[in-house]
Amino acid sequence: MAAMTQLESPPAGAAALPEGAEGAAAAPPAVRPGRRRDPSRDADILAATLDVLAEVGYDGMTMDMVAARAQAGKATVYRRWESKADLVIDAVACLKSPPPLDDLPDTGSLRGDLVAMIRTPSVKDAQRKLRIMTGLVSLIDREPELAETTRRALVEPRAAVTRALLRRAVERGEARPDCDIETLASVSAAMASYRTLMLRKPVDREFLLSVIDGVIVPAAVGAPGH
Amino acid sequence: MAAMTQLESPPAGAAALPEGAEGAAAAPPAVRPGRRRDPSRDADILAATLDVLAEVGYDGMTMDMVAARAQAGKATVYRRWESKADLVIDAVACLKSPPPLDDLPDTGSLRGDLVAMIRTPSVKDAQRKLRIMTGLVSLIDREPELAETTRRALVEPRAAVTRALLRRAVERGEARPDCDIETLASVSAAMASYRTLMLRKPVDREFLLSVIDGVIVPAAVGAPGH
Amino acid sequence: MAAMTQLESPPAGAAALPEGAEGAAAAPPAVRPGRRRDPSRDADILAATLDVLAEVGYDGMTMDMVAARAQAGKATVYRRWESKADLVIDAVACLKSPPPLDDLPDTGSLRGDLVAMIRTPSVKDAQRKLRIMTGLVSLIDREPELAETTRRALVEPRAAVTRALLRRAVERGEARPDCDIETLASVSAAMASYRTLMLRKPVDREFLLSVIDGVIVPAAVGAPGH
Amino acid sequence: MAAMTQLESPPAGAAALPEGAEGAAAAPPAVRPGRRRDPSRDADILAATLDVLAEVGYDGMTMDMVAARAQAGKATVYRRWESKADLVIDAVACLKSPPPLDDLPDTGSLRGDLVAMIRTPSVKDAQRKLRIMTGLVSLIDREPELAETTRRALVEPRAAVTRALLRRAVERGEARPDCDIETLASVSAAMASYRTLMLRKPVDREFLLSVIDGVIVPAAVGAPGH
DNA sequence: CGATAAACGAGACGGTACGTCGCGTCTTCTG
DNA sequence: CAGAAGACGCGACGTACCGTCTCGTTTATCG
Repeated sequence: MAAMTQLESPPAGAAALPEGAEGAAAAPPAVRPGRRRDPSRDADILAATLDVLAEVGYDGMTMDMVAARAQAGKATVYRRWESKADLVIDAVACLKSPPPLDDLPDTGSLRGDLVAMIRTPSVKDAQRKLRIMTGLVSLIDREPELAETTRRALVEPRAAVTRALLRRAVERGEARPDCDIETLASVSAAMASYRTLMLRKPVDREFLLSVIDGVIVPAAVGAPGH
Repeated sequence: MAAMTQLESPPAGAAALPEGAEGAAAAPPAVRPGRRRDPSRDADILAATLDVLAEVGYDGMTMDMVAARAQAGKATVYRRWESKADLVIDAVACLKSPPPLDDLPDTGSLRGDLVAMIRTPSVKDAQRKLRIMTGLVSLIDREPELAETTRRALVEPRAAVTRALLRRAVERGEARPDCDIETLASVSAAMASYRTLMLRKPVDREFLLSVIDGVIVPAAVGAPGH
Repeated sequence: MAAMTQLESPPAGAAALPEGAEGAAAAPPAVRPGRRRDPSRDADILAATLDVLAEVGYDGMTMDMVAARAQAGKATVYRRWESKADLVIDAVACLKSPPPLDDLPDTGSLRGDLVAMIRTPSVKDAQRKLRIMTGLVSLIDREPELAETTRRALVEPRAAVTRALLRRAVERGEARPDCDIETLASVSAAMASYRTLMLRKPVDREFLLSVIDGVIVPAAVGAPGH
Repeated sequence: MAAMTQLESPPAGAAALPEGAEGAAAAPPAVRPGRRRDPSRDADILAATLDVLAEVGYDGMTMDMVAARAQAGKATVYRRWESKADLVIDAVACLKSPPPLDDLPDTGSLRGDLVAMIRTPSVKDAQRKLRIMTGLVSLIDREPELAETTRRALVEPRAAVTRALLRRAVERGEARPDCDIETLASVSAAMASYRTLMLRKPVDREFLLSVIDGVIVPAAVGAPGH
């Protein structure tokens, strides 16, 4: 729940109506009458969704469960999201980890930079996220949008950082100038998701170090990572 | 459908479970009276399962759909598999590509060996498999067994080959003696599944080459792959 | 709508209940601050209620429909009536036909008197009322109060007149002195409602004449009505 | 429940499909494959419906309640009846009282015949029926079919008997030859339903006697009933 | 060769979640 | 404050799917 407080304006969600032509020049900014949607309900519902998701997984999760836990009516949920899948997609988008610091501390070596990227969140939090993500894999097939959302929210930020670090290493003369930055940048994410889904093992520091030292650094630099 | 002909005796599946009392030394060979199970139904049902799976994905697939397409009754299906998940797991196990040739042609270089591993099945067949695999991801969370099955059937064989090739390259003096064979061997599978699930792009020859040339070979050999 | 013009101050309805504290002798005449209730809304809402009721029946009728048709907010409706049932009860009470003339023209015979009671409103109006009344039957079970209201508003006045006419006929020597005035007075209402609800036929002049001539007059007088 | 045992073949219900053209001369009697509908479920569900209806009325009744009490799934209910209304209509049709004996005992007088018609079922049973009927009035408006069903099942049989008795009285010379048999035959039903719905009083022996002695007999015979 | 018993196609059954809709309340903004 | 607009909590509706069961039929083995 606490993890939710940071999202004041959650992903637009299903709010985007297919209204089509906005119409005459009249009064687009004319304040719409009626009670406004309570934005706090969005956050409550999303938080409840993540809670339930972490507890029973996607298939075990019931819309009534979510509504009940959020102290909301089902109609309130469905007013915001068209379906269970939509709701979960948005909820996951809220898991967005705080973006990797843009001020990348230059440790002087590619390995040092990459290791510095490894954040060790609270174990409990990490397990929760993992539980959610695996429980949510069910959806990736049905909702292509989810793959995109997840990628953008969870994967791309870190990949972007890796790309930057690799570029810096090349400029620094540490990495080979012809190294395939694009491919290498996605190795971490690929290995992590593979480990999570197929191997069902935690993506811990040790594992990430073995990816850095066994794959990325040697591939980029041409020498063992350690 | 044609892909099915090879499996005359599909994985035993859950059919063995509900036997009940089997023990009494009395008459195991005593042929039970009554009609015998028609073995051809297994193959038909599995084929129908794969077809439906490829068309509508795991969650869109209905047991009635499968039964209808296989011209079978639901009881006939449930007599052989305990649940939808069980059925799908077995069906997927039938996708097992013929194991990578054990006689690994030694091309003289790690890159050559790895490239030789790339088989190019018909595009249509590959897309079908891809569709099935993504549609099946829904299950990985619910059925840990499936992850294991899939890994063993589809992933491990190729990983084992890669391991062997890497070892050979080390012995040959081409690859660094300290290279992390274990981790590198799983890179292909990880990158492929990531591309399939998250990026929803085909795992084509070009992509596999970029993994070989951009990651594995440079990481192992310490020099660009090409 | 036109039928509505006569009711400027409709039955107080349940509006009196939710007032809360009213008591304190302090300042009953002290004009409360704030905007005064717009009395014209009452009539509009009641009219809309009858319209909708006539079109779709009680169960088909929605509070939103009523509010929308009356160009009113739901709160405005609920500020005046506690519930859908309350609203409908009041609306129906407005259908009250002007009470049968108290100056009963003495035609000289029971039959003449009874026939004189038959008013023939416009056919369209009668059908509308009929539609409303049947649509309102849904409520009789849930709201015992409604039965009473309806009886008092629509039935009793005519029954009272019939009673009076019967008494006059007895005094006049036309009717048997021992005739069961009480029971006979309710025959008309019973036959009319039965015809409306169960037979779904209009209560037209012909039907009323057959009740007068086939039942009431012969039962009271001991001779055929005509 | 016990009241249900007599109905082996309940009203056809929703079983009547709109199949249209039956098709080629082929095999109309060809046995339809698949499990047959369990007829006992019909009876169980109808009985449960009447029970619930008697306890909480039409609006209080829930399809889940009915299904649960009948130990049935909702699908089983909806396979047989299209809607809650349909179900209730059929259930009510099962209340059909055992048809008035066709061998009408000729008591020698119209009054005697009519009084002999009054059956006094167990008080509890009568109250149950009354509760059901009033709870069901909600439907008469929405489902014109219900009015017809009710009339045929509950009203018409008795009316037919009354008609016959009146005819006999005319033949016997007891009743006036020009009495309006048709109208008089519906007086009982009309008075009873009016008393039930509007007056909410029980249709007991005393009441029925007052109808016979105060209305029917005097109207038909031209003399007080007693 | 007839009896027996299991497997089969078809589909009804009990259960449970889904997504919709209505009621009566609450909240926002305007007069 | 009243009024229009509409979001909210609640709960019933009718649908769809799962996994089981029951039909009547077909197919094998046994007596």
